[in-house]
Amino acid sequence: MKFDPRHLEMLAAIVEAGGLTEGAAMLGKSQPSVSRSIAFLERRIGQRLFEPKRRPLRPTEIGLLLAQEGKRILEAGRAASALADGVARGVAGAVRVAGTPIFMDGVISGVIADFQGRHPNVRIDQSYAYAEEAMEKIAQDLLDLAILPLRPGTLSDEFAFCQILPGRNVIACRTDHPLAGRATLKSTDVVRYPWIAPPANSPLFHDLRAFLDRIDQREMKIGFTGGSLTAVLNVLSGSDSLTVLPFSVVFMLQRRNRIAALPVEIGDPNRHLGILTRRSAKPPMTARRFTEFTMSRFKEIEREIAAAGA
Amino acid sequence: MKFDPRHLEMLAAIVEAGGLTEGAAMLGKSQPSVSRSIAFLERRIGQRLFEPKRRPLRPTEIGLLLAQEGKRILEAGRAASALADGVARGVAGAVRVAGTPIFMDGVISGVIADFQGRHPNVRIDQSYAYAEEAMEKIAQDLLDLAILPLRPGTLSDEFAFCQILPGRNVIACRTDHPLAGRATLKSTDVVRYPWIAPPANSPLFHDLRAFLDRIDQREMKIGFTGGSLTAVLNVLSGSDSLTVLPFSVVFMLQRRNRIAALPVEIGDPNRHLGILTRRSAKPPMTARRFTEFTMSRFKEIEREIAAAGA
DNA sequence: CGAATTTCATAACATGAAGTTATATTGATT
DNA sequence: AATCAATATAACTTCATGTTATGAAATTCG
Repeated sequence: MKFDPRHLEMLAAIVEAGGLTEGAAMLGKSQPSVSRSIAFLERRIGQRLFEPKRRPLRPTEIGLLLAQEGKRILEAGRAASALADGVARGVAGAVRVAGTPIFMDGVISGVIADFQGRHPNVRIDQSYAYAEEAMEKIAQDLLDLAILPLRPGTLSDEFAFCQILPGRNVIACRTDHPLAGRATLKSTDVVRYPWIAPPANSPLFHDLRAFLDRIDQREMKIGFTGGSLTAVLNVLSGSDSLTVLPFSVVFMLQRRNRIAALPVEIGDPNRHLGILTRRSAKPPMTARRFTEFTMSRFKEIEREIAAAGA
Repeated sequence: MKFDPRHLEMLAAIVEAGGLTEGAAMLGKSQPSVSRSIAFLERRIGQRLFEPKRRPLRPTEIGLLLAQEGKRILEAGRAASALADGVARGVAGAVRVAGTPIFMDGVISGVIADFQGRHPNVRIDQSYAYAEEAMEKIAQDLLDLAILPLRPGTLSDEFAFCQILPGRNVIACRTDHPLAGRATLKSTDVVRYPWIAPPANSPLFHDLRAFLDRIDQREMKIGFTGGSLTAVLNVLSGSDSLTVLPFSVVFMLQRRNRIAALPVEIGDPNRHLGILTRRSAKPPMTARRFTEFTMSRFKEIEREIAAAGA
C-alpha cells in the first residue's frame, strides 16, 4: 500500500483544522476536492479514516495515526518552502567565493564576518585562487565570484569585473622599523633589510620582482617565505623585515598589528581590485547579495582610507 | 512557494539512489516521467537542483537541502504504508472490547495479556459493561465486541453471538472454608456465612437473588459489597465469606488464590458465555483477530476444565 | 421539537500533471 | 575516436484533481 503523500497531507490538515472545510481552506483547496480525495483514500485502504455520521468530522484510530505521518509531510513541505523562499530572497544557500590568499585573509574575511552576521543561513564556501585559476573555475561554474586584482582591459567578454579599490601595493614594515616615517627612500635602503617573499606565483611576488628590476637591485635577502598572512605579520612585527602587501590590507591591519607602509608604490597603476563574475548565466541571488554587500562595504573602506589620508 | 510533496520525494529518491534512472526505478516510475517532473520543478523554483552537464546526476546545494526534506516525506510515507499494512493484516490498530467486570478481570485479562504478547502493535481498549449497555455501544459502533453471558435466543438479528463456555456460576469460598470439600450442601448451610455481594445490577447478583429465592432463604448477611475481583478475592481468602462467581473465574484462579467452588450450580443453564459482535458491518481485521484468538484460547480452557473434572 | 445553519457528499465537467513508449542527445568510458 | 550509458525531449493518453452547483445529513438554536 503506497500512499500519495498529498492524501496524507490532506488527512493531517483536516485533523489539525478540526474539520474538512477548514482543512481544505488550510490547504488552499476546495472542500469537495478534499472530500473526494479522502473518500477515494478510504476506499483504497478499505478502512474508515473518519467516524461515520459525525458532523465535525472526527478521525478514527487509524485516521489519527496516518494523520500523524501526514503532519510530518506537511512540516517537511513547509520547511522546504521556507528554504526555497530563503534561497530566492538570497538569505539562504551558499556562495562560493575565491581570491588571493593575503587579500582574502587581510580584508575579505572581515567582510565575510559582517555578512554572516546578517545572513546566518548563507554559507560562504571560501577558497584561495589567483586570477587564472579563478577564471577557470568561474567558467566551469565551480565558483560564483572571485575578488582579486586585475587589469580590466585584459578580460574576455565571458566575465564581468566590478572594481572596488585601486590595486596598489606598498612595502610594509613594523611601525618602529628604522625606515618607517622617512619622507623619502633610496632604493638601496630597502635591500639592506631582510625580505619576506610572497608566494612564488602570486601577483604580489611578480610586483616585487618588477620593482626590484626597476630599481636595478636584484639582490635581496629572503628571510622568510611560504607563510600565510598571520605568519607574515608575526615575522614582520618581530623583526626588521620588509614585505610587499596590498595597501588595503596594510590599512585594515595597521592599528591592530602595528604595521606601517613605506612611501613606495609598487605594481601596475592600471590594475584594480575588483569582483570577478561570469557575465552570461545570471548568478544565484545569494551571490548577488554577497557581491552587493562587499561593494558597499568597500565604499566604506574607501571613505575611511580617504579620511585617514587627509 | 508551495511544493508538491511528490516532487520532493522524487528528488530524495534520485539523490538517495545516486541517479535519475535508479531513482525512478526506486519509485516504480518511468525515467522520463521523473526527468520531466524534476525539470518542471527546477523551472518553477528558478533554481537548478542538479549540477548541469554532469552525467551521474549530482545535486546542487539547494537540491541536497530539499532532498533532505523529501527524505522525511519518503520516510513518513513508508511509515504510513507499514501502518496501513499492519492494520489490514490485523497486527496493528486497536480493538475495543467490553465485558462484565468480574469475568474480564478473572479470565479475559489473561487472554489479553497473551494476545498482546503476540501483537504488540494492537492496542486493547477494554471497558466494563453488562449486556444491555454493551449492545447499545456495539450498535453505535463504539465497541467492537463484548464478552459476556447471554441466552442466545434473546438476541436481535443485529447481533452475532458466538458461545465459548457454559455460563454457569458457582458459590466460591476459600479452600479451607468449613463448607469446602463437602459432597452435598443444605441450603441452610450457605446462609450461615457472610456473603460478598456482586455489583447490584450484575448478572451475578441476579443469579444470587434467584438462587436465594429458590431455596427460600431471603435473609443473607452481606459482609462486603462493591469491590473489584481483587478485593473480592482478598476478602474471600481472608474470611469465611461466600460469594457467587463464574465457574471459569474460579477455575482460572483456584490454584493461585486458593479459591474453591462449592457443589452448587447457580444461574440459567441455557445461558452461555460468548462473544457478542455486530452482524452487519464487517468488523476491523484487528477485532476479528482478537475474536479468533479468544475463541481458540477458550477451547484450551475448556479442555483444561474437562481434564481437571475427570 | 422543528427550523435554521453548518458541514459534508455527490454530480458534472474541464484541466493538466504525470504516466507511457520511442527516440534524440550528451557526458563518460576505454 | 568510438562506444556506452544516462538523461532529455517528443507525442500522446489517461486519470486524479480542480472547479461550481447542489443535495443530504447532522448539529444548533429559538
